[in-house]
Order: sequence, then C-alpha cells, then structure tokens
Amino acid sequence: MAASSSEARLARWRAAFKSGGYRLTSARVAVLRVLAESQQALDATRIFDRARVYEPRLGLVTVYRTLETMLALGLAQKVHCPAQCARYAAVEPGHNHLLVCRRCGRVWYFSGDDLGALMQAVAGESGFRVEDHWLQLIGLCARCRAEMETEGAV
Amino acid sequence: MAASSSEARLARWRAAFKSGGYRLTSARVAVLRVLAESQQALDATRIFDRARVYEPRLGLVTVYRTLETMLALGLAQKVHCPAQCARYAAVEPGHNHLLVCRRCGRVWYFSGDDLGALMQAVAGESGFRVEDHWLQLIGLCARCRAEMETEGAV
DNA sequence: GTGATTGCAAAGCGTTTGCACCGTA
DNA sequence: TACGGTGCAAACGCTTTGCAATCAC
Repeated sequence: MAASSSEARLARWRAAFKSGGYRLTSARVAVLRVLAESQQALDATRIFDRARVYEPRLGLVTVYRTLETMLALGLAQKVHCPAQCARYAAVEPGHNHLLVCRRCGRVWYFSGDDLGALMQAVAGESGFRVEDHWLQLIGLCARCRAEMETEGAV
Repeated sequence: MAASSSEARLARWRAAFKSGGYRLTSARVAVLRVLAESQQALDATRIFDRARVYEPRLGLVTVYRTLETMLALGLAQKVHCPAQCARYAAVEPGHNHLLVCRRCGRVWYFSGDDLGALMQAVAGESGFRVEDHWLQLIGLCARCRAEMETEGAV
C-alpha cells in the first residue's frame, strides 16, 4: 500500500522478467511501473495512458504484449468485470454459485451459504460494503475426465 | 437436469417475460428454448446457431437483445471466462482472492483459506475435479462510500 | 391498429497480426 | 552484431446502433 512497497514490487518484477529471459526495455518498464504503483485494476487503455507519461513513444500493442507476459510470469492477473464476460448460463433460483467444466462448458449450481460469514468478516475489517460476490469453481466434470482418459489426451 | 425440467424452466421463463411486459415472439422463444434445454454456458454465437434450428429467420442481434433482457429479469447470468476479462491487477503472492471496488477500481487481497473445504465438498459429491477457483467480492470501499455521501450521488 | 420487436447493414470498439525498424544484451 | 522487441497500420471478431419492415397483443 505504501509507496516503498511499489518500488519493491517493481524490483521483484524486473528480476522476474530478467530470469524469465525477457529483456528489460523502457517500454516494458513503463508498463510494469504503472501496475506496480497502482492499487487499482486497470484496463489496457488506461495502463497505456498512464505509461505514456514514462515513455511517450509507447504503443498500445506493446501494452497488450507486456500484460500477456506478466500473466505468463504470474505477476498480474485478470480481474472479473461483469460487463465483459460473454458466456451465459441459466440462473437456478436459490443457487448462485457455479461449477463450470472447462472442457464441455457444462455448469452445475451449488449454494455456498458459508460464504456469508466470509463476506461479513471482510466487510467488517475494511469498511468495504460487499454488494455482490462472484464465486465460480472451474475444473473438469466426471464425464470429461473419463472421456479424456480413454482418448489419452490432456 | 432431466428433460422435463427444461420444459418447466421454459414455462417459468415465458411467464417471466409476460409479467415483465415483454412480448413472446418466436425469436425470443427460440433463444429461451436453447438456454432452457442446455446445461452449458454458451456464448452468443453458439446460442444463435442452435436457436436457428427453431427459428431460421433469427438474427444474431436479437440473440444479444434477448440475452440482455434475460439478465435484467434474472433468468440468466454471465459466466466467468478467464480469456475475456480485460482488467488487470497485480498479483499479491499468497493472496488469491480479491475485493474490488466497483467505483474506483481499487483492489484488496485476502486469503479465504476456508474455501478449500468447500471445494473439496463439491468435488467429493459430484466427481468434479476442481482445478481453479475464482472468488471476487465486488462492492464499495470506505473511501468511495464517504465520497458518495458528500456528493449525494448513488 | 399500434407500438414493441425484428433483421439487415454499417458503425464501433477492443484486441491481434504482419512487417520493417530499432535497441538491448 | 544479432535477434528479441517495438510501433505503425491494417485486419479481425464481437457487440451495438440506426432504421424501415414486421408481428404480437
């Protein structure tokens, strides 16, 4: 949260790029710096705008490529944004949590009522008012596991 | 899960459209039918392809509009798909769950270790192998709440 | 009959690709 | 110096919008 920790984070990320065999160009450092300094989830365009302060010759394409590398290195993650996820499933009344098979796309519903306690704990600590929650478990259903074994695929 | 339940679901949805003041056109019914029958999370294009079997004159645009109405009526929900969410946040080592402020975009991390038990329970019941989980709480942070009060906005 | 709803075409937006030039190691 | 990395422009795919024709109520 403090300014010093953003410096530490940047140093860690530079090292990760190095040891991953990636060159440390000024364009990449500009992108790293923006995310290291920010406590927000930013989209590519906003990262682009902020990073151009550090590196005016930066192109938007490089932002995308750098972000992809950061995902691969585990330095950044994508954040859920309800507006942009483009697959739809029926709502099962009373069951708001999902189990999604990554292979066949089939969904199952379950109710994780114990989540209420977690949400309250989080809210109490931080003053954050939780309005919505998003819990989905992703994996392989029994059928797909069986099919993949017989096919010998991964 | 059974075929009969898909009929019941369709009937429920037809009623919901009616009581919501929406007309029951053949195009809409085709889209409803596809989602009622499917136990999968489908994207708009796939819904379009399947719905054209019922209503060959259907247009893709109508699929989008019908889905939007279904979201508004709470009949369908969007499903997380890692590939398509386009906001990025730094990864905080060891803390994989997120608290996202919907107003300022700021993120906080927390570790919900009790989720492991839930995931195991789900896996045990269904034969589902959970490979990944996705938990994000969305709401308003303390600062934004305060700012919105002074501004008198929603 | 009338106003909501539709489909087409085109615009819009975010993201990816092709390619010649550039800069780090 | 060599080759990974860059930026520009164009292509791309998904989604939304404008508008006249259509259809449920």
